[in-house]
Amino acid sequence: MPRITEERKEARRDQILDAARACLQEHGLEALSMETIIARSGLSTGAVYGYFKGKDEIINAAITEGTAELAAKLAPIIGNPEPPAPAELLEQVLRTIVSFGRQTGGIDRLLVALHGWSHSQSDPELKTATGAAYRRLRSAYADTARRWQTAGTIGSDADPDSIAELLTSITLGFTAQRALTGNANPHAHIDALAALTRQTS
Amino acid sequence: MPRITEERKEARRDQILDAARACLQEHGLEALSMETIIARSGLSTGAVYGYFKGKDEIINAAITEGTAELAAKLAPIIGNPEPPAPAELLEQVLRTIVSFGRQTGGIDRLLVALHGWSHSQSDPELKTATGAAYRRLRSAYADTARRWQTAGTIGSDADPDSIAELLTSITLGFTAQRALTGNANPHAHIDALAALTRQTS
Amino acid sequence: MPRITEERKEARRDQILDAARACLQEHGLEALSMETIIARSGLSTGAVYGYFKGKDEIINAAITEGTAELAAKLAPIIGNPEPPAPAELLEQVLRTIVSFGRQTGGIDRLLVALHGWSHSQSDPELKTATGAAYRRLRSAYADTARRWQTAGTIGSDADPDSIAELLTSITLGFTAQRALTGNANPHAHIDALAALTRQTS
Amino acid sequence: MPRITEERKEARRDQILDAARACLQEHGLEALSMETIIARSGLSTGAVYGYFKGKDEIINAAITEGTAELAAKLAPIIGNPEPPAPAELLEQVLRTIVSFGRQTGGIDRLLVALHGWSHSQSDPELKTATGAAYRRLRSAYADTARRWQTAGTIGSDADPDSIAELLTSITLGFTAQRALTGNANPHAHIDALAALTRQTS
DNA sequence: AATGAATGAGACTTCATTCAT
DNA sequence: AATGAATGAAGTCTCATTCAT
Repeated sequence: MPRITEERKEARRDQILDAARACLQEHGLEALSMETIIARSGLSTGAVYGYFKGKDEIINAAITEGTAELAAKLAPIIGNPEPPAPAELLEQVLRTIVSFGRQTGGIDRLLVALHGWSHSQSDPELKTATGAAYRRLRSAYADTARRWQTAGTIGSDADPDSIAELLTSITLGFTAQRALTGNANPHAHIDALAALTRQTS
Repeated sequence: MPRITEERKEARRDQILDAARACLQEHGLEALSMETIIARSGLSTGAVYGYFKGKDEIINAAITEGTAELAAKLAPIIGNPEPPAPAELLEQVLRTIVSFGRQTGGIDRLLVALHGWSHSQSDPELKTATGAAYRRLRSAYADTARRWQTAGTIGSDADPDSIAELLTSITLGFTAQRALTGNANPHAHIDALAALTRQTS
Repeated sequence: MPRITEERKEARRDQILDAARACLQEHGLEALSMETIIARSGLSTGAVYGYFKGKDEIINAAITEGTAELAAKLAPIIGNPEPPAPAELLEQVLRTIVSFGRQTGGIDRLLVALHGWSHSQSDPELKTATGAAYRRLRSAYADTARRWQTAGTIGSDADPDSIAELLTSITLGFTAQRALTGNANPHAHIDALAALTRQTS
Repeated sequence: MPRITEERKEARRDQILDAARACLQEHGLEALSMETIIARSGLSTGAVYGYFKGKDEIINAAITEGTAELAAKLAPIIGNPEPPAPAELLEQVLRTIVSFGRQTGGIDRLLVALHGWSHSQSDPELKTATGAAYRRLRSAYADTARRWQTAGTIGSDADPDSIAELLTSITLGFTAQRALTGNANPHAHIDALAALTRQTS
């Protein structure tokens, strides 16, 4: 019989992870300090350590769960059993990414994703988790490519895995470009794809 | 007048930046320490501080100059006054990226790029430099798109800036995908582009 | 009136002190934590604080009561109104010490004694208690020495207090030697005393 | 070519160890803090960590080297190739211990020894070192016992190892008794040994 | 110019104790 | 009475940078 409800525990955990994400965005990986996270979370030092074993666990959870949330948002689109045309589908994906970035308060969760890409290079555990997440994304794209072939949207001689690779690059690259240059427009991407498509005609 | 000295100075600077990049790749932004960089550079503490004002300057230089090197490698391809067909050009770009990644000894300089993406979020100076670099890349792509239009390779109603955006996303996304999932193939990207191109026929 | 409650209270107290002694032996004074003691006692944090005011009180009680128990075991031997010959008496004392050390489960209570010697250096209250306990031991030995003189076992010109000092040193030293070197044999001590005794003959 | 002479390094090391011993005596094992040691050593935090890897290393060195110093003082007495009579030898030993205790400034190094006995219970490395040191002491006593037999001071049927055990107990016990009760007199021990010796006559 | 020992602010984490439930 | 989550002071240690030699 827990003295504290499971719900509240979950809420506190999220409170901490949100604080971590906010600090990550504000200070970056290098200058991220427990002190800041704790202050922002509104909990006491000891309380935070009751929910997480240490800094690494917090950072990894913040990143991993952030990635998982975005993946959950993209799942119904990319996993659609009757996918729309490539351009249409890509537009839905990119728009979802944009709206995900804007989500909560002052935190742009897409920027957190970039920190995750960096951090996962040197944290094996996170690398495994992150790698798996993006491979799942690619795999879902491959399934969709196969559905397009079945529906005759694209030629049957195309390689679904190659198409998945390209779409994954566009998805990740869109995110990076937004973070780095400050602007990247879903519609522009679609238009460009159509323009290149029309090139041979 | 002391010519050799000037050269040696340059060599020392590169020695330090290479050490920084190696450490960045091995330990990540978070655990990057001057001590490690200094040890790896083979110079003394004081010597390193003679070349750079501090840690930030080293990191920023390591990242900025890394980005600049890649940009220099891509310049003749993307800036080609008589660009080949989109697929051909993209293949050249992606292959260049792959070979850049493999470059020196144990260091994969593409991974350093990802750290740069993260670090630039919270370092205004670096953000400016990085943002400018990628906007230049995009701008070069736009010029190429215009050349394609002039040559009739793509329709004249297409928006060169949109095409540049898409190609930038693919370029960045290819890098990210390689770093995160461990594999991303230039040829697959080209094939996929062709397959999507053929979709309407 | 709630008699069982009173008994249970006593049992709980002992439970806590036993846990403290076990932890003391396992982790040492330096790394002894309430958390460990509480976990080992099987009680809740709050419950433990219901029995003792704090950590110091627990440690002091664990040590003091341990010393008292050993003293109680030695009392009939050293306080024997008709003491056997010195060698015989000493043998009884040392054997009692050995058996006391083996006593309960995994805890060697002699080792706890050594921790007490250390801790009492810096805890005035414990120092008083411990000092008094060992002075009582020495005093009992002095009484016995006087009985030996009365009985003619030793010369009447000997100083009972000096004899008590020597016997106290042997008693404490035997304990220390056992703890530190892992072996110290009661019989060896007796034999050696006899051998030195015979030296002048 | 070291920037700092080997001598000065050694001096600084001793400075730290002396500070550690002073703090150990003042606060005890439990409340011993790096902050206190550092403040007392007169060095900066970083400097101390340049000489020792951490707290444990300091404590162990302080204890081990303290024990070694006492052992060095006792060596010529106990290792005397022509040992005086047992009572005489023991008196020399105990007097040496007393004078060792009084040694430097405010620190009674004997009390440090008691902390070492306690600490070695839970630090395997220290336990090995301490155990070896006291076994060496016992072994030296055994050699002396054999010399006494050769010289006819004690009977040839006596067991040298048993005699060594007894003398070790007296040595350690004298130390403990001094620390715990505040007084233990070398001469009293000798007298008592003589008195017990005379008991059979 | 070069060295590398020293500095000390500040990082992460623990843990004795309290107190709302 | 009992519980155990929460508190936050205090502990250990790192590491960017300086400066005497």
